[in-house]
Amino acid sequence: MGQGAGGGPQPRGGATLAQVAARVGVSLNTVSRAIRAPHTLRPELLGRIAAALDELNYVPNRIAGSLAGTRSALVGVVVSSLFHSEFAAVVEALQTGLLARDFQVMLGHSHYDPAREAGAVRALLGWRPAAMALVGIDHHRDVSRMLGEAGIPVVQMWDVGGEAIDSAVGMDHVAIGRAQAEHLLARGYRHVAVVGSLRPHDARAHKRCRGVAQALAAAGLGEPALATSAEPGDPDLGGRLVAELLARHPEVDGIACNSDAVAYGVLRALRARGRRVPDDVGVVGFGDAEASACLVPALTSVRPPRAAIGRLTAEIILARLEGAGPRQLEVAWDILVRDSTARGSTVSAPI
Amino acid sequence: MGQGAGGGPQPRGGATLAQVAARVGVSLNTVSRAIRAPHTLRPELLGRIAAALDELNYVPNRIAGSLAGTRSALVGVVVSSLFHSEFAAVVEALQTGLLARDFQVMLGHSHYDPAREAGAVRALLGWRPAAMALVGIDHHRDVSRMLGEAGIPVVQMWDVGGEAIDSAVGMDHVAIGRAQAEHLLARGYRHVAVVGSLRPHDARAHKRCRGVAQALAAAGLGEPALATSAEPGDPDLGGRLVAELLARHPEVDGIACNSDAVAYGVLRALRARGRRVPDDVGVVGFGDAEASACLVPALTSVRPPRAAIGRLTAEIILARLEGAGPRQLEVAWDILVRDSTARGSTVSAPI
DNA sequence: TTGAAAGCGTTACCAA
DNA sequence: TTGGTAACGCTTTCAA
Repeated sequence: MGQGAGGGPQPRGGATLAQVAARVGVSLNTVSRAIRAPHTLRPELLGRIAAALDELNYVPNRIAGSLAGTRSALVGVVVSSLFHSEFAAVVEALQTGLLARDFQVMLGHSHYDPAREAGAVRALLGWRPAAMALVGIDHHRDVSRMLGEAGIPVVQMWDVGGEAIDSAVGMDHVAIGRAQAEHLLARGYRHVAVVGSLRPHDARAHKRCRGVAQALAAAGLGEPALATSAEPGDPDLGGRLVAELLARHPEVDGIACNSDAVAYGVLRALRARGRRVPDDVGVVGFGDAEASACLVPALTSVRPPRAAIGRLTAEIILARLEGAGPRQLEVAWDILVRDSTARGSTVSAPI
Repeated sequence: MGQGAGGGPQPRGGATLAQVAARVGVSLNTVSRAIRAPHTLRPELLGRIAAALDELNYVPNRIAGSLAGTRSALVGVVVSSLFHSEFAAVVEALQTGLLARDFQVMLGHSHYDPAREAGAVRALLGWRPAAMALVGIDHHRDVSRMLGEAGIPVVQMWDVGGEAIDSAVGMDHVAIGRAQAEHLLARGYRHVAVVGSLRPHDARAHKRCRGVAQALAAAGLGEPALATSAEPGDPDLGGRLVAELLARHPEVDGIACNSDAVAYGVLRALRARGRRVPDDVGVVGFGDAEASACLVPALTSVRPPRAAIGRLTAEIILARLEGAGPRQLEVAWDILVRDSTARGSTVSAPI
């Protein structure tokens, strides 16, 4: 039940290498080597040291280790947001890859705001990470400068196509937008609109939007109708935007959404207005969220290879730390076609 | 484009306090005080130091600071999983509260496995955090021992009712399970079952399960039918479990799910089998995920106060660090009633 | 195979 | 109001 009211607990912070050494009767760095290079000790001594380490519950102080060593065992990661879990799977895969080599991930959030991103980068840099990973390829110039000056490997994730600071692993978001529109056109929808959250500095979302426009132009159609907002993309936003959209453009029969969460609200609002999906209107999302296959109708969506991006980022960081050169990778994605764009035919998601 | 192929980048790691001091022509710790206690310097000197700090792009080395200082500016946080985003909002709120006081959050994952949780706690403790927060109230004895010996504030989140190591902020999961069942019974469902992921060491899930049984017993009904699995809770699992459940217990007309993701699959599978929700079967979820209000029928679910739990955890940690005593808080939750349990009447979620 | 000693970049304390 | 100096707990030479 804690240490009673009043004074907070006294950090005791465990045994030190010196205490273990004293206990065994050897020098401090013999113990250090027992941990980092056991084979350089005679087995007998090693055994005694191991016993002492265990008895005293020794936990190496990574802070001291980082300060003394050539580099820290930290990797800084900046994502736009964990909350809407767009990047949770990326971070999880990245962390798994790094943890296997004993690197700890430190997370920062940009909240889709360049100034806050710069703040997060600065804060993370204070911990002298061995490398950094961040979402996006276009950054505030302070961010690029700080990262460049830090002289550590930097991997930009999720997007490609801009000027990479060092390395990059991501998708071509313009191509994704094109594919969303082309899919709708191929299914016979003609009046395509873009609906969703479009924050000023979310370059990926803007690129997807541009991709949609490109595909329409290529098909000899006009500009897409737009219903966007700088608010966070959630179902309620989707509902409000589509209501506004249909008021202005009743002819719209194909909707490319900027996220699945928005698409959920779009489907609900269309249903409430008596517009049938996919017969009257086709809807395609982005992100392939967990619920998308369970909606009615099931939502067609673009599936980003989240785990692969996280895994590759970890690989590049580790390789880079071993002296390999920077890399820029584009990863493939696909469209999961489900009922929300199944006009004419019936595409059923597996039960 | 990085530093060319071959050698990795050379960590340069920014200017040091000593370099800034040399530049200004003052001693190292005058600069240190310029940062931590500006009012103890004469304004003129302060100005010159500020200029040098800025020119050299000085970023304080938190590693060195933590080693030298009385305590580190880190808080370790262990969650079961970020992936299914159950805890993403909790972590986000916690981080926001801590960041305001310049504490950095370090994340670890237990993957619902006591051994991995112990590993995560040990790894985090290596960074000598000023405090720790973790999900759950029942832990591997190694975890309790390590945490106890660390002598730092510890907040256990999400659950209450066990023996807290220090402080706790959570919900009564037995009561939640009871409420799920009571809600179903109140709506006229009589044959209540529990469906979902039930990992051996997910104490919260087991408690909710027990709560359901308690409510049935109190109503003079028998044990709930169970369809559970140790696999992660996702829609596919829900679909498989409900198929199996209905084969064994065709009389079931009320289903309490252990998570909303599982409930999505349950709804889909019921629909595929021609069972109407809510007319034939009532379904209640847990977690109130983003899509739940957009399903057809919209899913009734228990909504945990995620942001409040994160915020309160931050508050307790900060207070504890200032010398306040440990606290154990139970937070309130509620049931969002939607269409999936609206038998007889029509409850509509707002569009 | 082991030990001694010099940092790493701060903070904290005491003296000036 | 400022400066000197000793930690902090480890890693990394270099010497024995």
